[in-house]
Formats: sequence, C-alpha cells, structure tokens
Amino acid sequence: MKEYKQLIGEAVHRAVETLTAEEAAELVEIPTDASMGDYAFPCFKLAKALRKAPPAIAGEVAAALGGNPLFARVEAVNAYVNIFLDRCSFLSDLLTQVTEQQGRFGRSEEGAGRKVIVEYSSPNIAKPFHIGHIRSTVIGNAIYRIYDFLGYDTVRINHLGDYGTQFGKMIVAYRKWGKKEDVTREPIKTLLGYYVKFHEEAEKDPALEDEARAVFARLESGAPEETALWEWFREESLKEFNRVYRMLGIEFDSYAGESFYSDKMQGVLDRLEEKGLIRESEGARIVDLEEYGMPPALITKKDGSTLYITRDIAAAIYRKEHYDFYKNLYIVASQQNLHFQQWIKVIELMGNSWAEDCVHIPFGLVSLEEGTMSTRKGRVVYLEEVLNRAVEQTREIILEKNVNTDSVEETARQVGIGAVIFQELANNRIKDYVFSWEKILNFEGETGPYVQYTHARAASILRNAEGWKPSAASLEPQRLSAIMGESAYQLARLIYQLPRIIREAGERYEPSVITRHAVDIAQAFNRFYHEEHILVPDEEEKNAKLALVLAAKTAIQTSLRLLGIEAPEKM
RNA sequence: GCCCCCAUAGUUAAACGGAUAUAACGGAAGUUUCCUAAACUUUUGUUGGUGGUUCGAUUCCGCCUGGGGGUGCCA
Repeated sequence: MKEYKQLIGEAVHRAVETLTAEEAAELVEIPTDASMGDYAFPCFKLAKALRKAPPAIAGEVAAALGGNPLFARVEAVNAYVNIFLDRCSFLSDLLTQVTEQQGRFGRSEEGAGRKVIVEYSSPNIAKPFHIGHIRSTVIGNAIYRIYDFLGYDTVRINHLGDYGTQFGKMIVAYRKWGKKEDVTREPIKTLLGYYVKFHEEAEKDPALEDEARAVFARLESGAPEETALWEWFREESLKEFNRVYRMLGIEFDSYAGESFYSDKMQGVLDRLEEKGLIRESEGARIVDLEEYGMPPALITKKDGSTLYITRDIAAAIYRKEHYDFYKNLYIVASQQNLHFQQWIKVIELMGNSWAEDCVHIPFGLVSLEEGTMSTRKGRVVYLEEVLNRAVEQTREIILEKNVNTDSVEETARQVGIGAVIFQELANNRIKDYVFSWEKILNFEGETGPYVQYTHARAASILRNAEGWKPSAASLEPQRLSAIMGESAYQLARLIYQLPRIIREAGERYEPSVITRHAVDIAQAFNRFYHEEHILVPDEEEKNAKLALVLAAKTAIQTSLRLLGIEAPEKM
C-alpha cells in the first residue's frame, strides 16, 4: 500500500533540496482537524536554512506538490501546506489491500531473524495470584503478540518467583503450624495463611527470621527434605496459576523461574570476582555502584546465600548464551526500577555490550481503596474472583438484553474477560491506579465490550449480506466516486493508520496505543453505521460499503487479537 | 536526607515540540415502523505554581507545591 508520508516527503525533497526525503517525511503530520487536510507539512523549520518566511516557503512547496494526481488539493495556509488526498484512489488502494490481506493486514517482516524475549507475569509461588499481577501478565502478553505480529521470533518466559528467603519462611511456618491435608485442599490460601502467621510471630520473636534464612540456605545447598517441600509447594501453586492463565488465554514457552538459575549462581560469582567487581562490606558481598549514583548491589548475604539481583544477572547471562536475543524485555512493576538499573549496570561493568538490549518495561502500582495491597496482611483482591465476577455480570446483561448469541456461556466469557483485559490496557502503563469493582464492571463508553460490540455489528451486516465477497473490480477508483460520504472516509483513514499504530506500540512498548486506536475505529464505524445505510439496493454502492465494513471488522479484530482479547461474531 | 515516577474538565484519562487541547463517565436534552440502542446526536466543562529554551511548550530544562514508589542482607 502507498505510504503517503513517504510520498509527501519525497515530493517535498524535490521542491526543497536542503531537506532529505526521510527528514521531510518525519515532519509530515496528520492534522487534528480533518478540514485542514489528510496530511500537513509545517514549514517553520525550513525558514532558517532558506532565509525565507515560512508562509512563503509553504506557498512554494504547495505549488510543487500541486501537480501530483494522488492529491486532490494542496493548499498553503500560513506556514502549513495542507494536503488532501484523492479520496477515490485512496479508498480503492486501502480497501483492495485490506480485503485481500484480511488478518495479515498490518503484519510485518521487520523482525525476521531477530529474537525477542518477553518476561512477564512471574508470580510468586505459594502466594495468591491477585489483581496486582494482572498488569505484568496482560501487558506482557500484548507486547509478545505485537512483536510476533511484527515478525520477530519471540520467547515467552514466566520467571516464577519460586526461590528466596520467603521459602525458608514458608517451610518454617509449615513445620510449626502446617497440615498436609489443608494444603492439598486449598494450596494458596493455606500457604498464604502460614506466611501471614509467620510474620505475626516473627514480630514477637525475631529469631524466626534467622531460622528462615538458615532453612533457605539449606534449600539452596540442595538438602533433600527442604527440596521436597519446596517442590510440593511449587506444584500446587502452578495448578492454580494455570487455571487463571487458561481463563485469560495466556501461554508461555518457558517457566524457568528463579530456582532454575540456582546452579548457575556460582558461575556468576566467579565471573564477578574475576572482573574484580566484588568487594566485601559488613559481611556481605557487594558491587559498588557509587560512581553511577546508585546504592551498592548486594550480591550475597552474610550467610553466603544469594539475592534476587544475583539470580537476575545469572538469568540474563544464561539467556544471552542460550537464545542470543536481540532484545530481552522485562515487564515488571516500576517499584523495581532501581533493581533493574543496578543489575543491568553490573552486566555492563562485566564487559557485556548487550546490557543495553536488556530493557525494563515498568508499569504503575495497583492499590486498593483501603491502601496498598499486602500479601502479608492478607489484603488482596484475587484475580480469579475479578474474572469470575466480570463473566457473571456479562451473563446477566446478555440474558437481560436478550442478546443474539449461539452460546450465552461462551459470549459471557469472551466479553467479561475481554472487558477486564481491555481496561488494563487502556491507559499508559506507567500510571498508578486504584482498583474498584465499580470501574472494572462498567461496560459502557470506551470499554472492551464497546469495541467487541462494534465488531459483532460489522459481522452481523456481513452475515446479512449473504454470499457477498469482495471483488477487486468493484473497488476501482472510478467506481467509488460519489459513493462514500464523510463518515466513511474518516473511518477509512483510521483503518489505514493501523499498521503504523502497531509499529508505534511496539517501539514504545505501549499496548494502550492500540487500545485507543481500536476505540477510535469503533467510534468512526458506529458513526458511519448510523449515518449511512449499508445494504442498499444499488449494487455498486453496496459492494464498496461492504468492503469498508469488512475492512473495519478486520482492523478491529486484529487490534483486539494483539491485545489478547477475543472478537465475538455475535453479542 | 538522596534518587525515580506522576500532576490535564466534577471523575477517569488522550495528545511524534505544532494550527481552535481530545474522548469517555457523570449532569442536561433528544434518536428505535431503519443493517444489533452494550449504539448514535446535541449540550456542559480542563493543562498545579513559577522561571527558561523555542517561530511555537500539556510535551523539553530549572525551581516550588501536592501525591506515589525506591533507598544494604524480602522479591
């Protein structure tokens, strides 16, 4: 398909040689107000080099672009050149492409031969999978899907929090107060109970903390009793996690968590020693980062056991050797910003130039109205409960509205889960937010159900069109004239932008760019739907409009798919 | 103390350094003999303060205020 920004860039370059075609293309804007054209080229920056007033330059550029048949109209307005596309050839080009490519529209091969690792979700074993975990899980899944769509080779890693002193605590608590049958019956809640009790008791008796550290040290050195208990906790927890992953439609290529690297720790310590990066301080071993403005990185504790920073370093080195990644992405809360800065710096100090390919993608904090979530205090909202309630409420709405669907259960699941995911991906990931039941169960306005509903509407029209198939002949430019109104054209423009939007979402690691665009397309579609009748008697007009409906449906479906949300055909 | 992030209508949020700051929710008023009213139309209302850089700042830089997070033996 034609890349208009590029074409305009080239044309500007021919008119003003001091600017390369690429530089010119970079400057091309899409005006907020459609009455100022489909594209605009601001001339301020040229004023200095050309020693002319911007409006004068705009006039010259406009004159130079004027003869191009792709542009219906080119006007100089003050310092801007406003460019109006020839709508018929634009629509013909777009609709031909989208109806041919369908689900492949927007796909790219730019990532061919490059491997991208996406680490996401990474819950802690033996702790509840709560609403705070949804962010990493859902953002990571979307980033994986976006990179996959852009042609990259992807590896999805669930870096389970299955190691560390917390397991010492858990084991100590289980031995003191635990019952096997309770754990088997309800693993996570029971184990969490032990964990909470441990902290209560440790307040009165600080010796428990030391005991827990000692038990973890035994676990790390491979003691059979501790290892068996740990394996059992891990297994029971994974059963629960997988139930949630299935609901969300999320999968992983690897569950290599922290424990996976336990036997690789010594190698890291040796390499750090070799490089002379380690020194002893207060009984612990550290890498001093003072000259980089950071507190020291604690590599081992005074009892010799490791910390998670050591495991993250080991993991990154292992991944570089094992996968030879192009990018190694970590979808982890912004609370860990310093942690990531520290260990990536350590990797760099070890002489690894690929340190810069390790990217921390932070996101904001989820809190409850009562305050921050606290596993220890048992102040959590379970993700599974959120998903179940969203599905339940959707089911009620479906029955109430008497919705046209083949399976109430299936649709309730698609829409309920989709609503939760959509909301999670609607805003910039860095923003903090306060969880509220009222908000998450609201399905009106800019929400997942709105976009899905629009998709279902488009699907419904195509069903009503019985047997209609897009044909290239009916999309020739001369046959489109006078058929398409303003709302149709504005919808088409948004569909055209989708491939660029997907690339931007990938570059910025920001799925919300796609979420917002999906809403824009849905709004434009609904406007078009209300203003114009689609299944009209005139064959030529009907063909063109149906092609646009199909293109809109395709664009919405692709957007939702990249976000990890299903697009029901009926609802 | 030091470091990082955030601050936009009543609320929740958008906005590659560009033209008149964009939506949704809420409030007010409408649209269903018409392809799905989970829809659409109209209306209401916004850049925390202060300096600077720039032809142009919600956006970049400095300071201030407010909120959140981090800061050596948890992850």
